[in-house]
Amino acid sequence: MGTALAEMTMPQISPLAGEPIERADAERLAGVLKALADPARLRLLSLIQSAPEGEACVCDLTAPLGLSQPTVSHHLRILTEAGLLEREKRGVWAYYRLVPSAIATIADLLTPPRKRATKKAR
Amino acid sequence: MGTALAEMTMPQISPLAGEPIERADAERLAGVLKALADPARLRLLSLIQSAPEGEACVCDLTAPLGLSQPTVSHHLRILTEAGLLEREKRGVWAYYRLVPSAIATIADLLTPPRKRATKKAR
DNA sequence: CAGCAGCATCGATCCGCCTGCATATCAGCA
DNA sequence: TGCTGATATGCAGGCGGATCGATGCTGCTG
Repeated sequence: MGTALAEMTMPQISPLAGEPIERADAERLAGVLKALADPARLRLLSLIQSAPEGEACVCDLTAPLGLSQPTVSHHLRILTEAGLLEREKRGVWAYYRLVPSAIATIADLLTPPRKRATKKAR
Repeated sequence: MGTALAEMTMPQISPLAGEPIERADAERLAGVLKALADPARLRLLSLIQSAPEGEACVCDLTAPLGLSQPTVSHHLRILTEAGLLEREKRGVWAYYRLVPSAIATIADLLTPPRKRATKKAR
C-alpha cells in the first residue's frame, strides 16, 4: 500500500485552511497525524534525525527509548507505512531514515496560505 | 489550566528537529497532535475556520459532521483543552473559533529547519 | 554447517477513546 | 414561575492501539 503520505502529497489533499475539508481528506490527514501523535514515535523521529548519518538501526533505538525491541519495530513500522520513514536493510541491520520533506509536507497542510512558498515537491 | 499548547508556545518545547527530544516534550507535543489526529476534529476545525465570522456554534456543526450533539460537544471540548479553539458563550449558544496562530505554532514545531527564526539555532 | 545476533511477526493483555443515549444545566421567554 | 431549546456531562459499549514475551526468519561468523 502506498504510504499514506504519498496519497497526500501527490493528488492534493485539502489543507486545513480554505474551504471545509471532505470526510475522506480528513480521514487521510488524521491517519498521518495519528502516526505522529505518539511520544515514542516522536522521539524515534527525533533520534533518527539527529543520528550521525541521519540514520539509525533498531538496536540503537531500543535503549534510549526504554522500550522493548518488538515495540520499537512496531513503531518504526507505523512511521514507515505513514510515509515518514524509509527502511534500508544492510546485512543484518535495518537502517531507518527520515523521508526528506515528509514532515514539512504535513506542516504545510496544517498552516493556512501563509507567506511561505514551500509548496513545490522536490 | 494551561491549555497544553500554551505550555508549548510560552516556555520552550523542543521542536522535532535539532537535538533528540526529551520524553516530557514528546509527551506534550504528542498530546496536542493527538487532539488533531481525528477526522471529526479536523473537520470541526475546518468548518469553524471557514464559517461566516470565523466562528460557529454547536448546532451548526452537528449536521455537517453527521454526529450526535453530545459527541460534537465532546470533540470541541478536546480541541479547546488542547488550546486550538476558544469558546465564547453568548446567550444560549456557545460560539467556537480558532485560536489565532495555534495551528501555525504546531507546524513550526514540526519544521524548524525553515527560514523561521523561531529560536536559537543551538 | 552449526550457532548466534538483529529484526519482524504473532498472540495476548491492558488501557484509552470515540460514540450514542440519557440526563443535568442554563438562558430566554410566555 | 414554568416551559422550551441549546449545551454540557455521566455512563457504558465496543474498537483500536501500545506493549511485551515468545517465536520465526535471515545473514554473519567461527
